[in-house]
This record gives sequence, C-alpha cells and structure tokens, in this order.
Amino acid sequence: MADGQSPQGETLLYLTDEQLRQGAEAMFFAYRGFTADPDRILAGLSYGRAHHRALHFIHGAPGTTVNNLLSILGVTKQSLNRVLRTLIEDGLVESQVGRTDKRERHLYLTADGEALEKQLTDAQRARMRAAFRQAGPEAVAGFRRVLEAMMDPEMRRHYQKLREGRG
Amino acid sequence: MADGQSPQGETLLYLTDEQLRQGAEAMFFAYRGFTADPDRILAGLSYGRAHHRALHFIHGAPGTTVNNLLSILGVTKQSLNRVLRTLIEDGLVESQVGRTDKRERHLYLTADGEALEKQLTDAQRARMRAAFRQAGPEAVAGFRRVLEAMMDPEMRRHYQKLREGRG
DNA sequence: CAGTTTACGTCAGTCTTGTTGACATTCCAA
DNA sequence: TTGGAATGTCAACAAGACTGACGTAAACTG
Repeated sequence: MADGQSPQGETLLYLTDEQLRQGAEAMFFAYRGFTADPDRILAGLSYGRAHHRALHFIHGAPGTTVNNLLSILGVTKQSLNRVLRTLIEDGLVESQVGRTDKRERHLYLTADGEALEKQLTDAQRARMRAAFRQAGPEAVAGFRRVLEAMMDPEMRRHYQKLREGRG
Repeated sequence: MADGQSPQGETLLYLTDEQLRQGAEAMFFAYRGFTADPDRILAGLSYGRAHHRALHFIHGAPGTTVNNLLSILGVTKQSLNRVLRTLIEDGLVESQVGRTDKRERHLYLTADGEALEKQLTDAQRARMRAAFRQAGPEAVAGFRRVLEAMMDPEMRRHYQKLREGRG
C-alpha cells in the first residue's frame, strides 16, 4: 500500500492498514479488561459503570459543579442526573449549593463515597499496575502518548486540566 | 508512596497511584475518541456500535460461527442474535448452515456488508493513523504492549489468534 | 427594573444493547 | 435409541444513553 512507505522511502510499518486494524482490536479487547474488575464489584451493588465514572471524577475534582462533570463525562444532564440522584440518596455524594453562585451545585464524596471509590479504583489499578509493570516505563510513556493523540481536542483539554490540578 | 520506589531504589514513577490514575483517565477519554467517528456514521443508519463490532470481526474472520463470534465479543448469544438478525435482514451479512454440523451458522459479509465495514473502519482508522503518526513508532509499540498486558487472558488469546490468521 | 440567559432538576418517551428464561433443533455418545 | 450437550431463536426485561418539554432560581444585562 502507498501508506506502507513514507515519501522519503522510510518504512512506516506501524501505519499499515493491518497495524491500524490490530491497534483497533487491541483497544477493544483492552478496554474490556480495563472495566471488567470494577464492573464485577458494581454488579452486586445495583450500580453500574456510570456510577463509577461519577465517583471517579468527583473524587479527582472535589467541589466540581454538575455542568463541569457533564462536559467531562460527555453525557446529557438527564443521564447524569439519574446516576447522581441515586448516589446522593444513598449517601455517597453530597451536593452543596454554591456560595457565590447559588445556581451551582458543588459535588463532594462522603466518607462512604470515598470508600467505594477507593474499592473500585483499587480493583482497576491492580490490573493497570500489573500491565504497566510488565510492559515497562518506555511502553507506558508510549501508551499515554498514543492515547492522548487519539482523544478529541475537548477531551484532551479536560485530561490535561485534570493532570495539572493534581500535579 | 511506597510504590514510587522499587526495592532497588530505582525510580518507578510510572507505577505511582497518580500515574495509574492518569492512565485510567487516558483510557476513558481515548476510548471515547476511538469510537466517535464510526458512531457518527452509524447514528444515521439506525445501527449501533454492536453492529460495527459484528461487521468488523466477520470481515476479519469470514465463515466464523456464531459461537466463535460470541466468545470474541463477550456478549450473550441473544444479544448478538438481535444484531445479527437485522444485519442479515438488511442484506449485509449472510448466514450459511454448516455442512458438517448443521447446528452451526457460518457468517459472511455480502458486498454491501463489506462496503459498510470499510466505511466505518476507514473513519476509525483515519484517527488512529493520525494518532500513530503523531506519537511515532516507539510510542505505538509501547501502546500495544500495554494494551496487550491489560487484556483478560482469554481476550488476549483471541487477539493473538486474529493476528496470526492475518500474518 | 424588566427581560434574558445560565444552571440545575424533573417528567415522559424512545433507542441500543446488555441480561434471563424458555424452547427447538441437531449432534454425539452411552 | 435415548439423553445430554451444543447451537441458535423468541420473548420479556433492565441499564443507560438520548431528545424534548417544562419549571425554578439565580445571575446578568440593557
């Protein structure tokens, strides 16, 4: 294929159709593994992956507003609200009316919420840690570089902002 | 944290909780980008991501049985069947009763099915190609190494088998 | 101050895609 | 040949996404 070679004749094997196909399949299979462990825990709690995501990002950005969470998660407010309502009812998330802008709701995890978030994240991180350790630091750096390049620009902004906020 | 340093004192920065957390967020945001382009095409066709997956893997392994597809996709046969039925009704997939074992159905893409698969895959690959090109060959190798290590063993077997089947 | 915009919540309805359970057909082996 | 295992289909249901419409309160703006 024309894509197998660059104009300079330099081999770009990682850009052949077959390599791209394998990359896509790797994403598919790996994402399944990535979510498998927390999903198992959630199944017994009448919660789903959506609850995990909410807990994760509230934990990572305490005091975030509903609107901000919305744009990070990329779902509609109706969809998020269903999840958030159950989490608040169950005492895992606290919603505080904004001090300066009373229209806003600032979201925090309660002690119970932190506990569940930790449980879910620990399960997920065990697998990630093993994968990172096995692949080695250079592979991990490449992994992150490719993923970052694959994001939509707006998602990349969120990603980088979250990184900065935590150092 | 105890995890920031290996017993030998060698820095393992990529295994800190914060790095693992960033890895998880990268997976989340990148997967959204990964599926965004084909999803846009599918939205106008009354098909969903499940249809794309079926087309993708039938394309990659023509003549595969329903059961084999089931274990690759990791869903129930009832779930797959709904998707498969619409694809067959719409003339994108052909189902042939097995010659030796009449319980089995062998699946093939029709010309129309191949055309849609190509359209979807091209959209997805354009983004992957850009990401791969931007990140460079070493990053791509690391990307794949980490993803492979992240898979469930059974999924990794499927992944490797698909690779072998195509060279 | 009046009108508009923003932020949030909710009700109702739909769609995709996952799940169980029940059932028919086919193959194979005791 | 009969019973179990494998394969696939039909029916019903649930989670979680979506749109659209509406309501309320607060903030902003001319």
